[in-house]
Parts: sequence; C-alpha cells; structure tokens
Amino acid sequence: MKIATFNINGVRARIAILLDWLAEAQPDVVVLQEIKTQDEAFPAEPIADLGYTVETHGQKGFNGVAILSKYPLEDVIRGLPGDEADEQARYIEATVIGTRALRVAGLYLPNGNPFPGPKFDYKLAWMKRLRARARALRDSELPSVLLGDFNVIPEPRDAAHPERWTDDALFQPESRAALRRILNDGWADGIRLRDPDNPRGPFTFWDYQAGAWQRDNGIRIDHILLSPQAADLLVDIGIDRDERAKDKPSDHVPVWAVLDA
DNA sequence: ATGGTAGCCACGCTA
Repeated sequence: MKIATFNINGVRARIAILLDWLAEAQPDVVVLQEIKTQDEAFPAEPIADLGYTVETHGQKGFNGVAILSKYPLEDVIRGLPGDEADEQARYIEATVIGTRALRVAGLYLPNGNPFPGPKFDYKLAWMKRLRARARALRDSELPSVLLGDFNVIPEPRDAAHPERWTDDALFQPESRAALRRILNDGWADGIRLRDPDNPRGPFTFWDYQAGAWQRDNGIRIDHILLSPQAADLLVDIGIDRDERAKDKPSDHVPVWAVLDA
C-alpha cells in the first residue's frame, strides 16, 4: 500500500496538478492539507473518477484536510480530539481496510507565526493534544501512520539555511522539542529512518518568494511518522521533489511511503 | 532592513 501526504495549497486552484500527480504516482491513500474550501465545494467527482473514496474536513478560506483512498475507510474522525472549542479544520483520521487494517491520521499542524504570540501558544497547545492522540494510537498496537504538514523543522540539517529560521515558529526549540517528544514516544520519522546520515535535506517545502526553489532554499516540514507496528511494514519511502518544478505548483511537494499492508 | 509570492475572496488574512 502506497500512502502519501500532500499540502495542496488550495485544492480548487490546484485540481489539475492533483489529478496529474494521482495518475502518475498511483498512491492508494492520500492525506491533503490546506484544501481551503468547505466540504460542499470540494472537487470530489474527478477524484472519485480515478477510483478514490473521499472524506473531507473542510473550512471556508483556510486550513482544511482530506483523505482519499482506493480502499474502504472506516471510523472517520474529524478534528483533533482534546478541545471541543477548537474550530480549525486541521485533523482527519480513519482506518484503511487494505490487506490488513491501518490507522491513518492526516494533519495540518498550526504554523504558529508570528513568534512569540497567541498563534504560537495555539501551536504548542495543539502539539500537546497531538501527542496525547499519538500515544492512544500507539497504545492501540494497530499499525498507524501520522502524516501531514507538521510545520516543524526537526533539525538544523532540515533547512538549507537554518540560521534564517531562528526567529520563526517552525524552528523554535519548543516546537522542535514538542515534535521530539512524539518521536521519543516510539514513532519513527520515516524519511530520517531511511536516510539517517544526510548532512542537508531532503526538503519538502520551498517558499514562493525570493526564488527559494531556484536556489534550493528549502525546508523539511512534511513528515510521515510510523508507529512501531507500521515501521515493521515499511518497504520504501520518498519525496516527489519534481512536483515543485511544475507550472503553478503548491509550495509543498508530496511525501510517500510504501507499506506491506 | 525590507520585500519578495500565492490562495481565498473581495480587503486583509494566512502562510
């Protein structure tokens, strides 16, 4: 089973890019972030025509996540548990019924800028809730994958120019520590697991501004975290870097993993 | 030190 994450940055503006990539990459399960639309306006039909079941958790204008799957989905959860008052659409979770059941959580973690401030406080509070949810998934012992746009640069080598990120919410010690706590609970950072000694990169995001792509001024913020049981099943993992070179691309590229499931 | 780009939606906000 091939499972992928893609921050699409507006699914309606990017539907042709998405459909082309689905046809090329042939993922079985995709989690999308920043769909930037309400559920009713999500372009489900052309995606369904490619054989996908579609579950969305949308919001007007901002945020919004979705799961696309060629396998049946069960027990869909919308919204990160732990705060009924949180109205931002940043989390969706479901069980994928492949040759064996897999729990998949797609997330769009708060950006947290400007730092410091209330948005950064919201980011840290959200990460605390995410850790609690991740522990529950881990304790279920069902193979589980936690993937999406984490908006956290884990280490200096995950940025082309780490010194430029010191005042940014994505690279604050508190943000990095909160991600590290989840990893230390037993989750594997799939890309790092596969490529442990890379001194720089690989990247998953390049800003639209200042020629970041042309200069390869990227960061790695889209992650695939594997529970112990899911890590046992890992066959291959990668980043579809070439998507960033297309016309009118997202500023993020897809990250994918193949599991023996 | 600043401004550079993009989507949504209708001007400023979020990133």
